[in-house]
Amino acid sequence: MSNESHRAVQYGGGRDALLEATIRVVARAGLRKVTNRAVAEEAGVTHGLVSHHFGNRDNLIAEALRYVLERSLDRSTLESGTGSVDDFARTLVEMATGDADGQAFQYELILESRRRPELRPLVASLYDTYRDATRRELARIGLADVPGLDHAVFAALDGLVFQELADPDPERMQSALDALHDLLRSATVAPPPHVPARAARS
Amino acid sequence: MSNESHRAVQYGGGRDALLEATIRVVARAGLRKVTNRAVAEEAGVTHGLVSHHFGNRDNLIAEALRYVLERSLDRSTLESGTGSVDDFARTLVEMATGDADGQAFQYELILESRRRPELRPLVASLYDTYRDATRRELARIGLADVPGLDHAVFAALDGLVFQELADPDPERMQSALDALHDLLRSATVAPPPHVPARAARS
DNA sequence: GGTCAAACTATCCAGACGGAAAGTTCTTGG
DNA sequence: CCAAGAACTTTCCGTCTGGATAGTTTGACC
Repeated sequence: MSNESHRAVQYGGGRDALLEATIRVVARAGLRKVTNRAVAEEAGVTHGLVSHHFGNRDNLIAEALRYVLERSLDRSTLESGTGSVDDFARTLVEMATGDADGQAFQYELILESRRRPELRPLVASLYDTYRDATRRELARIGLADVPGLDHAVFAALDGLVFQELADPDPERMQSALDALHDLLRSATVAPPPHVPARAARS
Repeated sequence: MSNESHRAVQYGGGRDALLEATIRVVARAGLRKVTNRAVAEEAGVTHGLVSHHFGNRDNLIAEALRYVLERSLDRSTLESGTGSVDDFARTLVEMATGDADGQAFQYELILESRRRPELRPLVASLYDTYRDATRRELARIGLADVPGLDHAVFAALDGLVFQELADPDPERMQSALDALHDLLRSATVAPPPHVPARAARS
């Protein structure tokens, strides 16, 4: 149609536009500002489309989280694949600084999952994605079998990303990553004392 | 007055009641549910009292964060003081599991500070409290001078507390703390390679 | 060109909201 | 006992909300 160039959203693209708009509104203004009208305006449609596609506001938010999960599985953003702790740390920094909205959205929804059980499987899946990537990187640097290490390292990275969102300080983040890197390097040459004998031999 | 036993809040105690109610409502239902009426009901007063004491909703929330900070400075909950990594980890676990509402409230407000600059000094102060406590514990176990280590360790603890709130799994938390403990013990006997020569000598 | 279903818009309404202002109650001090 | 100020309640109102429903537009298919 000749007025197509005036339309903010291509016909039939309203649903995805609403999901992407939801992510931006959450990141920018928090869950409180996620109203049917605010999201519709951000998406360039009218607020009736929310009811049409999602039924209600809660479903919209849950679908937006699912949408983010699908996109993150496609991208494997956490994993550099080179076996280098430096590269791993660098992809992390890039993730935190390059997609602050996406990260902020995830943290808001993680907290929201405490009060909305239907979000918990999605949050668990999100965390599994990150923990699996952490495990694979640890395996590449020779630390596959240390119990709990994957959880400790992922928690450190998660904590750094969260703090960088809240109170950005790239130097602090870099020095923390350097220290973590050094701890892990120490651990590859002198494994922690309670590694099982079998693992120590191999 | 003979009807005093019927009053939920002692006369003159409305302000503190509203602040404590705000913390509970944030933790339980998120910032979206923090309305003048919801908080007043939780506090056992009427919603006009919010305007009277705080002027507006934003001030109420900021004052609630300040209130939490004052209470946490009084309690130094993160620090065991024994120099034992085990004790440090244990006080952390207790903090995360024993005051889930307080922790949840802090994380919600940390994210909110991204969009409300007036909260940032309060959040920075909160983080300083935690980082100082982490630094002192690291000093007690002989790791005072490793650059960035305090940030890495605090981030790991912060990440663990956050994940425990969102998706409680005490075994995972314990194994992560054990692994972190082992990494730090390794570091006390074989300091990381890039420690400055001066520090290595001393 | 017509039909039909999908996608979307416009309208409506009951209820909740923030906060201001007037009024009431309680406590303290003289 | 009274006055005054602090603390609190009640009332009001414009605005915003969620979501339902009727109506319109678009695109695919025959």
